[in-house]
Amino acid sequence: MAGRPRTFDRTTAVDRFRDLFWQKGYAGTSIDDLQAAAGIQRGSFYAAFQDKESAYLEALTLYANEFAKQAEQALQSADGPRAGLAEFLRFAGRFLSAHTGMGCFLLSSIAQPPHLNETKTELFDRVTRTLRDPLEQACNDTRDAKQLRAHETANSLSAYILCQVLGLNALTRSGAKPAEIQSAANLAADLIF
Amino acid sequence: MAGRPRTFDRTTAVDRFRDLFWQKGYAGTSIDDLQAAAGIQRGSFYAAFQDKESAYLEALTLYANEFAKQAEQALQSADGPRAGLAEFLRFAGRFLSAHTGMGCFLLSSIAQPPHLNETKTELFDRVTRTLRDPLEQACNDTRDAKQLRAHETANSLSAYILCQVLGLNALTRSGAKPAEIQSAANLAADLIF
DNA sequence: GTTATTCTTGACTATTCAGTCCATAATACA
DNA sequence: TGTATTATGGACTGAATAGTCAAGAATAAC
Repeated sequence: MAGRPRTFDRTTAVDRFRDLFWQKGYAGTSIDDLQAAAGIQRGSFYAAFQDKESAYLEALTLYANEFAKQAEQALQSADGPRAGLAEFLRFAGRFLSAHTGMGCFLLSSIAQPPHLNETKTELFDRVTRTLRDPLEQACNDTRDAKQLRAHETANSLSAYILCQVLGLNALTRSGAKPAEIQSAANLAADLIF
Repeated sequence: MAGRPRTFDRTTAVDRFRDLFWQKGYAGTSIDDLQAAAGIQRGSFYAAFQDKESAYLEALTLYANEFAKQAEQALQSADGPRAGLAEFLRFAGRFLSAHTGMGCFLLSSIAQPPHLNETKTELFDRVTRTLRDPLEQACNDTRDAKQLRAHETANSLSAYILCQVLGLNALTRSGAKPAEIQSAANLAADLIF
């Protein structure tokens, strides 16, 4: 312990990485892009972040934790688990219509997982589970609270809800207007509740 | 009139291109991949297909026409426009659960449009409209047939349906099991009809 | 100060990519 | 048979890529 101190702030650098990976995806973002955004040079990047995959996973993990926290709040903000799912869809509509063109970094990553080294795929799966787990939990709770409808199971409902937000995210990234995103999300929420 | 004849079949080559772009996306497919799949060399590829973008658009156009034809059949196979939308969702569920991991080439292209030369983006948009147009038409028909429900408009319904299939496609590509895809699609169909 | 330690800079490597070019081969037509 | 025409093979270019490396700069501990 000693040595020359960093001339850049590591956490703000990760925030910049997040924005780049969010907008342009994993493959579409180059090390040069990351360097330029953080204002650092080649060696400093690799010394501080190991490699591109690690920088990506670090940025995604931070984002996922933050996003999942908001998602869980929405899930629990309503009266009962089924209403929570509807509230989650409304939250997704608000969130996505506020990020026109960009969508959600986590949902986009789930929809198009980057090709990572085998040693990192497990970590990637764990990150995506920060959203999928509370969603599945809410569907199980819906079942336990006897709020499933005809033909529904906890699994099919869970797949359906994930399908909704992945669809809303794709809609957003394909250039849909905020009003369209909102209305599709609200319609989805109305239909399940 | 004259000249050495082709040693490969152009249309089967385009079919191979389609399979590659379908599986690996536009950016993820290299000219080397295309050559190897079609069994041709550099010069032959560029002589026959102009460039990578043109090969992609040619393959996508063929696929889109075929897919849209099936989609329109589903839309019109039922009793009334709203039932047609439900039938379309069921068709999407069958189609996607039969293409685990790959999803639909057209839906994937809509969800992540490749970065094309400006002169080609209009053609790309036209191709995606082969699916979006009949979908919007069916939603307008639903409105005209007085089959909209509370809070629905032709536009919000249209955005919602497109959202469904984009979501199902993303679910498929992120590794969901056929049963999950089917059940999510059927649930979506049940909910709107 | 001196030294060990850590960070910074930027040149460097190796690989992959889309696209070009040209000499050669195979055909139709006269 | 000769000529115009088109296809083929494969080397080549130039740009972009992820990652390495070594020499030098800035600090803490002694």
